Amino acid sequence: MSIKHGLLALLQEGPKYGYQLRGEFEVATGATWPLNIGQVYTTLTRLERDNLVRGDAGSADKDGRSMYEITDAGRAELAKWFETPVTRESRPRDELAIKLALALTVPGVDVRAVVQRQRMATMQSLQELTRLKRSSTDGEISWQLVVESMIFAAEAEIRWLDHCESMLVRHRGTPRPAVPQTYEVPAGEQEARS
Amino acid sequence: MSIKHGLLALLQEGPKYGYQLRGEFEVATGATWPLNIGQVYTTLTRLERDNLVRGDAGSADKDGRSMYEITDAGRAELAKWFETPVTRESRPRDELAIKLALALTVPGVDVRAVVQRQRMATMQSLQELTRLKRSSTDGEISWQLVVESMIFAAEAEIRWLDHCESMLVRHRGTPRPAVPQTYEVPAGEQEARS
DNA sequence: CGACACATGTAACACGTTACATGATTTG
DNA sequence: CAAATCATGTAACGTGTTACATGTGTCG
Repeated sequence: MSIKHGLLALLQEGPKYGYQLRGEFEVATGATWPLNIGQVYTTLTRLERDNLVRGDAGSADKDGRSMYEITDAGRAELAKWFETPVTRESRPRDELAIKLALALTVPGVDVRAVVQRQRMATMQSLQELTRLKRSSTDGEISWQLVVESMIFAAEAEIRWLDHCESMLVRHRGTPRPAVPQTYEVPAGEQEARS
Repeated sequence: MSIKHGLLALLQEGPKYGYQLRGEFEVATGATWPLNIGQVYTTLTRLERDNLVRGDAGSADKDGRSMYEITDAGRAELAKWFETPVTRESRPRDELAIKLALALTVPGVDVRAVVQRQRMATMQSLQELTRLKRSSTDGEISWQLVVESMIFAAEAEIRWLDHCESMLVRHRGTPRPAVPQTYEVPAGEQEARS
């Protein structure tokens, strides 16, 4: 849904061709998620199939590049996209949350180690993001906001991981099915638990 | 990748059948993302195709339910999952960030309105999440941590939206650079409404 | 010339998701 | 009995993603 609408948005400025779309998309979003050129074409094909864009309507430009043009239906779809907020439900499942939840649920997983490895990794990418942000004072504003959205998310994730750890400490030995904790399970110690 | 590994994790406790997996998955993650039963079976089929689980190896249980069992390869894959942190790159594109970036990039979009609508929606889901968290003091701990991960994320999102708005104010009036060079811009077609 | 970037596409796959078909069992 | 729930699956679709085929143009 992101790329699809992103391309639509760019096409609202006027007809464009494949590589141009990739270029402008990456300028806008900061190449943070590099966009494979092949995907631009597959997405354009699907948009055309759904009548949201028209390919080669006025035919190719003078250099023979195929131009794509947004349709009225496309404009409507795009307007709807901008009008409708992104909801929790529309988001993909958070893999990290699931991983932690299941690490807590099934026996034989060193949850502390998972949390700590993750915190390490997240802190490192936070550092890289900060460096990235710093190295771009003048650049496009949209660029910068995208990086900052990741920074905010990474910070929140670290806070959450800390919170998880403190919950873990509080939880040690309290209820539930005695996960053999702290270190590697000695082989063959997994009691069947019911 | 989340569901796939989630099911693998549950299967490490021992052979289970479809509905059982859905139930335990939702107990662990809090039914925050309801898991369609059909998806359990499609995922199991694909896991079996990849030799990560074995279906009906010891054949069905006494009540005729088909049991699935994790294989050694599955256990290895699962261990790898728990060992490897979730990286920024492995995450899906953030639709909200893209939306904002493109709202800033293309003309004719009321960015302030987009931000404000989103803040409103996020605040509301934050409220619901808080209520949800409160109404579950005793429940499974993993349950609660998942809800809290969403709360942390929502809070970060609101902070980011505020940040965006203040950036907008600071940026207002600054002419947009950008816009391509390679191609002749078709006579002003972009209507500001939409 | 040969390497490389530009340019357009197609094929195929992974994952998530839903809708449907089918039957057994439970329960009001 | 009828409806609901449990239970297992299949088919098909949407989006994202990569690998490949193919050709043009440019430049050292």
